[in-house]
Amino acid sequence: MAKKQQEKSQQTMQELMASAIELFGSNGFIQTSVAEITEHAGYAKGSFYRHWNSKDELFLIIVEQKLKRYRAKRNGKVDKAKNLEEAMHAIWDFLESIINDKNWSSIFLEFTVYSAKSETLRKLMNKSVYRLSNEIFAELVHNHMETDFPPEKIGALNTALFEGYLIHRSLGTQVLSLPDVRAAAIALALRNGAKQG
Amino acid sequence: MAKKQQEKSQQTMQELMASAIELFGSNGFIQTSVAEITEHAGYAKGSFYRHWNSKDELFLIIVEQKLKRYRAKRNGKVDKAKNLEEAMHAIWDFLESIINDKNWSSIFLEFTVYSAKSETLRKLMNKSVYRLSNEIFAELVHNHMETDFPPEKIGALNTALFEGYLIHRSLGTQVLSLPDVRAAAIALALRNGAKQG
DNA sequence: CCATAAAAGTGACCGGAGGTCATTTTTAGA
DNA sequence: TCTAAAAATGACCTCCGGTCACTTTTATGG
Repeated sequence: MAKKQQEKSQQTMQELMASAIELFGSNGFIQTSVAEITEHAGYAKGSFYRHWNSKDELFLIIVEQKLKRYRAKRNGKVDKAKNLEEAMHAIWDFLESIINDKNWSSIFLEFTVYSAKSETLRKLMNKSVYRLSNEIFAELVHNHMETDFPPEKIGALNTALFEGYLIHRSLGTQVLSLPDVRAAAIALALRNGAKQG
Repeated sequence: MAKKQQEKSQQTMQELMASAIELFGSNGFIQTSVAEITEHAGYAKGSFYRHWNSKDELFLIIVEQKLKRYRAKRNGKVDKAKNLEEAMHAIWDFLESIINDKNWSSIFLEFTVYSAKSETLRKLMNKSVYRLSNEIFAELVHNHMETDFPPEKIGALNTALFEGYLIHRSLGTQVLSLPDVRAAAIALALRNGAKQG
């Protein structure tokens, strides 16, 4: 039993992370304090910092983990697409699954905007493990491109429309529905990436 | 000279507001503290709260004022538009003028997302004096509509694309240029609001 | 089985935030 | 010059993220 202490530490870490996911999920990133996270898990505040260097760091780990899971569900579906429109629908199924994960989409939005104020955080947030990636998007659709419009621009426009819709949603504005935005995004992608016919 | 004290109070208020606009403009909403605002204007922290109840309140007043000015410049230009495309271009001239106002567009974005966490603030932010308004947009373009697609949806999609681009921009991502987004937004509007042909 | 060292856990403390309010300073007018 | 009201002050409150000297628990060699 040489590993018992490490196991205990691992379990504490898991408990703290579970507590964090729960509280972030209900109250958001900024509204959730480190003291709340530890208290809710039954530990003292100082314990948090034995496992992560900052609240930001833990949040990034959670983002990475969540994004990985969303993408795992997506994998395969996009490959089966026979044209750009089908690929876009597969991508929007994926985006819709993010929106359906409680209010995490608003929390990602909150953190994304929050991250823009710190240079180091901003750089991190441009990596694909933490964010919708224009490069990954380009990979997913480039087989279906029928024009020389840069596929990563299609991806960036798609992300812009999606995240703009998240703002719309987080303010409680009800003018747009998810199908509205999906239709708009796909139309936009087809306009730039498919031959007119 | 019965008004001298009131005049002094007004001037203090103006000085504090000017200080706030300067500091918000360079450092953003959250990064700028009330103490910094008052110190930079040569007053003590307590003076701030003789004029506004909170940092939020002052910021909303600044937003209202700025939005009013942007719109004043826009007025007339949209009226001269002969079709939906020209109207959209006039609207994007207006949006571009917001983007060209130092880094205020990112600061509006910051505050918009920040406001979503407070119910009262969120309700306020849905008012047209504080935000790009789908109703105002609908008014501006409804004369040029050739379909029965709801004009306020065109407005909301346009705003989503614009604000999504602000996120793109605030993260320093350089995939999209302003003309890219303008072209996409106008294409989207024409697709939904103009007869195909 | 105990002594000890290492690991896990604690919570008082720090600086700085938004906001409050009793107190001081300035001003207007009789 | 005196006084009452208005303007300005800054110590103080609570809470935040983060630190760290300290206590408690645990593993292990003699």
